[in-house]
Amino acid sequence: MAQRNILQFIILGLINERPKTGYDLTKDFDYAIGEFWTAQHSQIYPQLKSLETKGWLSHTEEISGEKLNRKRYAITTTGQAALSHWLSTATAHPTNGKDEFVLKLYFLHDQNDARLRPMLTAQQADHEQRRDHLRRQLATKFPNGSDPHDFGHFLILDHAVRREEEYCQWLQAALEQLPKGASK
Amino acid sequence: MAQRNILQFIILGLINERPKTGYDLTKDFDYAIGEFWTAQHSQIYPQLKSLETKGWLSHTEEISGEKLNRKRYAITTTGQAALSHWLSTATAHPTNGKDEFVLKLYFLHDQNDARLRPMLTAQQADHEQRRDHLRRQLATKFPNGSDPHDFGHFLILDHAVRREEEYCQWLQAALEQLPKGASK
DNA sequence: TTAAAACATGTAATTAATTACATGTATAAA
DNA sequence: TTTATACATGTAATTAATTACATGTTTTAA
Repeated sequence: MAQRNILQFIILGLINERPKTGYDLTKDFDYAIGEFWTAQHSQIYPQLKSLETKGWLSHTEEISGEKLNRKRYAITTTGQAALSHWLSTATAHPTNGKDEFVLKLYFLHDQNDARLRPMLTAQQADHEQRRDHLRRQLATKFPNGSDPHDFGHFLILDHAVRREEEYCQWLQAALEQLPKGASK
Repeated sequence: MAQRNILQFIILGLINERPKTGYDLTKDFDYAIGEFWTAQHSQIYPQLKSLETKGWLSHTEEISGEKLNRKRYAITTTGQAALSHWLSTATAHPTNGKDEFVLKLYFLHDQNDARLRPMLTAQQADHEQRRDHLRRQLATKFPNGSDPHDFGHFLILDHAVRREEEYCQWLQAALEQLPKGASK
């Protein structure tokens, strides 16, 4: 097995909140969730079918407007049991964490390499923008700090902000260690 | 294309340091590099072949002991050009960052959920151990702070330490926000 | 009214990555 | 001396994930 099909449980968890369409799920991955897991609709629709075959989901058809047919999936009791089991299973340390930029830096062994500064400043702009965006999201969604009834959402956003803050601080520290003068 | 075959450039970068065998490369991914990219030998050996076909690598055979044949790959000038081009190409924001644990937390919407505390403390133990291990590595490898001739290595380790520190701080903050008493 | 954007759902082709299969040799410690 | 560990290199099977292909409807704003 190349992995344990975590996506199915994420879909289960998202539908457990309330019945959803494939399109709804696709949007969920563009949102808070997307900071820690992504999936395209081409992965989602087949997965929904397979989850229904397993009996973990069931769907009802809705018509919107004249003819647009939409499938809304709901979790079954067996599905809830499967979700609950996944949630209470020990989670391995994240193995992923692939970051192309960090690898590029690694190969620039020399502190005097002329490419170092522009690379770092470009990434800094990107990550600072991301950080500010996430901060605004957190402040908008949770103006009074954590919400006891949407704690998971708060945690995920808080973590995303902290992660970007760390990234920015690290880039800043790296830039400060660069030799002052020109990069020969 | 499912991705841009970043692995080939990482292998190129690693071999650019000095000629290496497939086994050497496999070990590299267990080390500092492994915090930000992983690859198994089953991915590495085919990639070495394909890089040689491209003319970016060439190998010489070595005999160790009686008959053990080992292939040591070296980078060619075209390979160095390709590596250099990759290094100076703008890097997209990391899209990955998949973390199963964070998703599990997300689905535990309620701050009073009994599963929250044991999950967080288990992860805390894991990440604190990892953090301490990385701190020791950094202190051993770079006892006087950053080394100007191995700056990339310093940066990657420093980043790994900071990332784990952030993770631990986030987990700690989450635990502190949990209701004091029993989790009904 | 018309055009763009969002809603909506699928499949096909390709690549990336993991796990398992497969087979040895060299060295160091017990 | 024997046994465990590290060294060493591959392939096969499977799964995960991305990109591209494919087609349409509904709603909103210009």
